[in-house]
Amino acid sequence: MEHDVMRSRREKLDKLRQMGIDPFGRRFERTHTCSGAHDELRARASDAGAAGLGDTGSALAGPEISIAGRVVAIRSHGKAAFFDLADQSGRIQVYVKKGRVTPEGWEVFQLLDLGDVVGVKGSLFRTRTQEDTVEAHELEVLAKALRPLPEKWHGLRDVDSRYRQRYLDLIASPEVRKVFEARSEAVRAVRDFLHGEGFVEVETPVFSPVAGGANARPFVSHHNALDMPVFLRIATELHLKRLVVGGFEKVFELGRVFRNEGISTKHNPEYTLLEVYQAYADYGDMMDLTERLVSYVAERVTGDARLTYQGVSVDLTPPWPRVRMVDALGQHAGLTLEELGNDSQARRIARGRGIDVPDNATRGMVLDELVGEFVEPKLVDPVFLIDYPVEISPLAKRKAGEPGFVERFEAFILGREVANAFSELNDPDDQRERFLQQAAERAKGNEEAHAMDEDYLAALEHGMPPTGGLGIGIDRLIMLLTDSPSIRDVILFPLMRPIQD
RNA sequence: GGGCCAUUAGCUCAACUGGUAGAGCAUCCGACUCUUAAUCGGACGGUUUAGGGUUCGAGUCCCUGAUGGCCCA
Repeated sequence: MEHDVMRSRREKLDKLRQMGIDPFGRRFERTHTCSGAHDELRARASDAGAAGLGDTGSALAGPEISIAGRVVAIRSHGKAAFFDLADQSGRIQVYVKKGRVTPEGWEVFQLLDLGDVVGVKGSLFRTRTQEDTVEAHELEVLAKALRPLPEKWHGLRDVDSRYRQRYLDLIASPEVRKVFEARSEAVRAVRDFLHGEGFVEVETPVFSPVAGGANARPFVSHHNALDMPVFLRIATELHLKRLVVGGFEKVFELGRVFRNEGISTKHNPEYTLLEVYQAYADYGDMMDLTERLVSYVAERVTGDARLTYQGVSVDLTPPWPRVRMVDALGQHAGLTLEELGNDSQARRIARGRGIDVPDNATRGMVLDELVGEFVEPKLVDPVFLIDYPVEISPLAKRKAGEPGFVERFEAFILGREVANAFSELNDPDDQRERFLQQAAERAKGNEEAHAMDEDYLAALEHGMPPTGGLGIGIDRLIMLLTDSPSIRDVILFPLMRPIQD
């Protein structure tokens, strides 16, 4: 049983303590990382030149080095042994030989288990088989592992355990860390890009009395001292636009948002949303910004503005085509706006094509459904679908001369929405009407309809400059950049149900 | 929320139409002073996800629950 493994490790822990050794050590000064040690050895070898590498390394002699890391493999040979040490930079082999290491170090080695974190001081050499190696002269335990590592060859395969015990996933599969390093680089690239464009990064509240800025159900909590319900934000939009009213002309937030909805390969209840607002701009400016931002980030992360996801390659180099969503529907489904006619006729056409739409769906809602079904999956190369129905865009500015539509776009890559943006609605009276329409929606049972927000309306009544706004789901973008099939592969600790019996 | 699938030793996986639950790695003991998935000899390790049912007999068939995956909403 598991207990056997753990018991034996506990026994070794006790033995170490009996020897006066603390199995959970303290600060350890490293002169090299594992890959740094490889570099050092390579440098010494080239210095040694023709002096020869054939012997066990006298030509490579140099100052002692110290390294530290986790023991990931042990090959014991009686009075000598090799083990592999892994740190963040990579791995290197350590040679322990009785008589060459301190007596205490030899004892410590006898009590060593896979998974222990150790510090090693010793000299660099190459083995007969030319393997870079550190010959240990001193060996100390920095952290004894009381639980076993996952299987060394197959690693941790069980998806459930990988998400629940991400640390084991990271130990067993170094390429997992690569994904999250890429994520870090992507986020950094986003910031660099926007700072370079003169945007200011801000932080707005996670808790608020009203959750707005998107159509989604919020999480609800309660503040004890104020004795009031609070909602976790579903977007940062309304606070950021308040800042535009206040005079921030170029702002952005990389914020965690929370949506109380189902979990899938594309949905996690909390995720990172980038929102960008630029005063005196419109959705056309946001398209320019989007294509430059996304291609810049891709290039920073992957070294290439081209992208291969699950075997399909696309080129993100700007400019991306801009297609009216109704034209795209005509192109991919052979349907024109005129054919959709009024609300009821539109519903009939949708149902005739196998799309289930609610009885109170308007033509605009049906249009969005049809585009989602027949158009979006076909949008492989980057493209902007522009000019969306007003009913599904309560925060966007109406398009001049086209009453049912707003200046909004969504950007698609490989059939996935990667950006959503519009010219922001800055007419407070129109905004109030939109909210009232949403309230009516909500009254009909649509729990995702936008909430009324009087405080936001008051801000708009003070005058918000015409503004372009943009939202990009960072997690989904990272999925594309890291070729990850599930959003859970780019979230370190995705939400899981606790295990219970 | 619905459908399908999965869950077997610490880990990775076997076990044909119902017939004594196995292997590799890990662990423990022994051998071994240049190995690298080290090797060799031996040992330990199981409430087969949980509970119930059918049966002479259930990892296998049926029902219910748990957790996860995929597809759909």
